[in-house]
Amino acid sequence: MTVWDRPEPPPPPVPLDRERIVAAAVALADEGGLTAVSLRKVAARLNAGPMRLYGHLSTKDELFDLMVDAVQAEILPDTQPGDWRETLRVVAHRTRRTVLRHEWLADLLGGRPTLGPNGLAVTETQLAALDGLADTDTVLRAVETVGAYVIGALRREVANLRAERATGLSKRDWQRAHGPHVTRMLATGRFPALARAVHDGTEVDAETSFTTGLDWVLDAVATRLPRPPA
Amino acid sequence: MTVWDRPEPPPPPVPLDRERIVAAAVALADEGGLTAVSLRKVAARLNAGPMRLYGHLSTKDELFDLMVDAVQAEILPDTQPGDWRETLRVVAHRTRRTVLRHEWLADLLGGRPTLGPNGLAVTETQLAALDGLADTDTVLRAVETVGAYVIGALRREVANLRAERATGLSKRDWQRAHGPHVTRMLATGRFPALARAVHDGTEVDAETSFTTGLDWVLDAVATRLPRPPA
DNA sequence: TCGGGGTCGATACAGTGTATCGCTATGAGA
DNA sequence: TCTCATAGCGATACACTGTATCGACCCCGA
Repeated sequence: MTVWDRPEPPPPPVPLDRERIVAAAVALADEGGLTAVSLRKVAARLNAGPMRLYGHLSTKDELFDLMVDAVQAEILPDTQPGDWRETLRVVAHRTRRTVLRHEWLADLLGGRPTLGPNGLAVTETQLAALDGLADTDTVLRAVETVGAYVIGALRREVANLRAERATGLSKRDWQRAHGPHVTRMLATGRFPALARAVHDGTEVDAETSFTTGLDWVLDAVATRLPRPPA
Repeated sequence: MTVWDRPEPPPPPVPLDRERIVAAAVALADEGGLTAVSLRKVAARLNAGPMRLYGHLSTKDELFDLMVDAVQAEILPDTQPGDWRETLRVVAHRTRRTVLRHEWLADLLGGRPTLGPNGLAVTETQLAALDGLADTDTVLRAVETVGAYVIGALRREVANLRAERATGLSKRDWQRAHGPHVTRMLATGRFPALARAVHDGTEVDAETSFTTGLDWVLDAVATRLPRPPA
């Protein structure tokens, strides 16, 4: 073997730490979705063999947890907003922006308890905003309810986004979009209310839809706060 | 080779159809979760090779869609309940029971648009219940909002259920349950409202929590219906 | 300089979804 | 009834997954 056919020396291995691993995983997921995240590919990005990761993680699910917590940092508001309602609204909208930036987050949100530092910080922000406005149990219920709505709404939004993308830029044409299947279904007459809704419904953009539902839920919360802020 | 060591003849292959395939997949998922569903195992249950399934499915995701639609049949109420509120409540509770019977459903719900016959039937039921009580857009918004809450709440409920199961029957001891990690976090003093909430909060069972939040959301919907039923 | 201990990561394994394509079994034509 | 073409089925193969194992290497103490 001469110098000429000696293979390129491998790049010097990067010293690993959780932060770097998670950053690489997030980058991969942003580019190709959750399924593009494999321990081999993450390790390859760091010029390492797969097993090196196991010094810092014990399982792939743990990596997912760390990824979720990492991007949850983007949810925390930079400045404390005004009243409780504004706080919950801002957190919800920042959650939405984060999910749209990292679509894979929709697949993970709500799938496991979020106990990382950033996840706890988000919860802390919400609880602090409602602190003193009602008894602890009501406050907890409020945060849970709003959180449930946000997760469900964002999952649906991303699901629709992907479906539209997959069937080729189809916006409101539900029917044509998802192939003749749905059209045929609606034509059977077994779903009259649904058919009418599809026919009469206005096309509303996802953000408005999200905001409207959120306001409804926030109204519901407001009703349960016995001590409105002065 | 003699007759004695001739291997057992394979059982006669079952004639396949979608229904049988989906039933086998659902059974596997009920027993071992979504990860226990592999095309090979599903096929094995039907005494078939893996590729036989591809005559009836084109991809594994399609199988998941069919599984979701299959169990959604359990959500449809047997008898039409009274007013719109009762209808939405019943559908929500039946959804919850279905998710608890098939925990894997929590992983799939909201992940893709539900366009199967049963999924459409569920939507139809909800829309029909609200038909005429408000303009189409408001009705759609109402169904979406309630649906988002239900999906989010059930995902969290199942996530907590699994976490409790994994850390060994730990109920409300969040802190001890998830190891010293959360305890340490709370002890840092960075999450005062959260610490207080964990300390003061009453233990409420999941069903009550679900029902309470649901009632809040239904109240919010009621506010937007201009024409209350006579 | 030698020996021992501890860690790191290459190799190996059991399993995945699915593309490919040789075989078989059927049906038509003579 | 015999022959041949064809169409579809499913065994085999492939690329890839997460992770257990364990041999090799390196560093430190003697």
